[in-house]
Amino acid sequence: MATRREELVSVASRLFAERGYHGTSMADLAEAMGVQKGSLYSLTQSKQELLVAITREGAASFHAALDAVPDDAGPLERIRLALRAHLGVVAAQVSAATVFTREWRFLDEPERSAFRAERRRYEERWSELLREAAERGALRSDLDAGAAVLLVLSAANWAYTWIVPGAETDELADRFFSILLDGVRGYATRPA
Amino acid sequence: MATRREELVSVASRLFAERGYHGTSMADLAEAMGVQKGSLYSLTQSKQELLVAITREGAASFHAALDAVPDDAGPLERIRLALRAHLGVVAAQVSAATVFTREWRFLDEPERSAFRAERRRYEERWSELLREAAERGALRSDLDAGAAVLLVLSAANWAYTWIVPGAETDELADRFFSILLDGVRGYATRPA
DNA sequence: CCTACCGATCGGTAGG
DNA sequence: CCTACCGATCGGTAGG
Repeated sequence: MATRREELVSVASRLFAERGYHGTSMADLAEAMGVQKGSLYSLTQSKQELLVAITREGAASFHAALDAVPDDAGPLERIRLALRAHLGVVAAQVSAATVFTREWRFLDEPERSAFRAERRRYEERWSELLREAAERGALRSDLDAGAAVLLVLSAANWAYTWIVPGAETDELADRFFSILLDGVRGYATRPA
Repeated sequence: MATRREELVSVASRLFAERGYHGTSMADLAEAMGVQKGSLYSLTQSKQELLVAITREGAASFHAALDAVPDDAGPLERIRLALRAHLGVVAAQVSAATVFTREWRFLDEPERSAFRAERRRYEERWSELLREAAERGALRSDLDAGAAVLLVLSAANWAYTWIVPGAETDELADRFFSILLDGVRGYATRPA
């Protein structure tokens, strides 16, 4: 049973994702909650505070998903599972993922800078996954690791625009992984 | 020598990209143009009309870039050049590319629907590039073409967030292409 | 959770 | 391109 506060954060998440932070008014949120505008201020200090709450929850979800990837899996397998984990979070919480990826820039300082740092930490974890695979010799030696990270993060960060809410994404994550691993030409799967 | 109208579209492009469409006021645009707010209405009918102009120009730029890819190049080579072309447009016009990719959803109907259709056409051209390559046997036969298109479009559409304005992007485009082609594992470049 | 209200700002217009 | 203004809406508050 969700509290009214949780309902408000959820509704704000949905409307911020649909209409944008600045395109959503407190009156819009009130209407969606079925109350008068002034009544919302017993559930939040401000509209901005809702954005802070949503972006923090988003960051926590993505980090938690990566945390669940087993340390003892192979380096390539860990990348595959991380991709599944990330897309899984997006599918489970499209609105929160959208606000996390697109609306965070409307955070006031100092939260905005703090968010950027947090986001960089998340991307660092992806770099680390690639770096480990490279160190263990699982990647080709002439690989541009920076380009590879950028490519996988592009796939991850663009996902909120096309993922169907609640859809199963593991298979698609595996297909992405397969292409990243062996490419679209795929000499690996053909006799030389 | 740019006209005042062109200056306004350029300024609007920059501010819409930085602050978002709803986060930018006519007063902001006036200040950046060095005039009073009311004076802008001799250069545009409305704020919305500026958004229409920017998104249309963006669409035209991306299509023109694809048009410049030679028909007689090989199917794989055409994909490489298309990637260069797309990233080149983003680098040359980051603001317009940002509005094109992120702010178009604030278009009023019927322009919003028209834009979506236009965008789908652009994505279809990418699908076509991949399809041709597949038909000519340049891609592995077990490839999920849908996933491959989604991956390359993710790289293209996320680019506005990290590309340095005016930077040279051909080399990076080629690195992306190389990873898409042969993967990060790269058995293709190793002896079997 | 409501009513009633605040000053500020919104996009846009009239008349020059 | 300016001044002066319009009604509507903004986020937020007071008092109950």
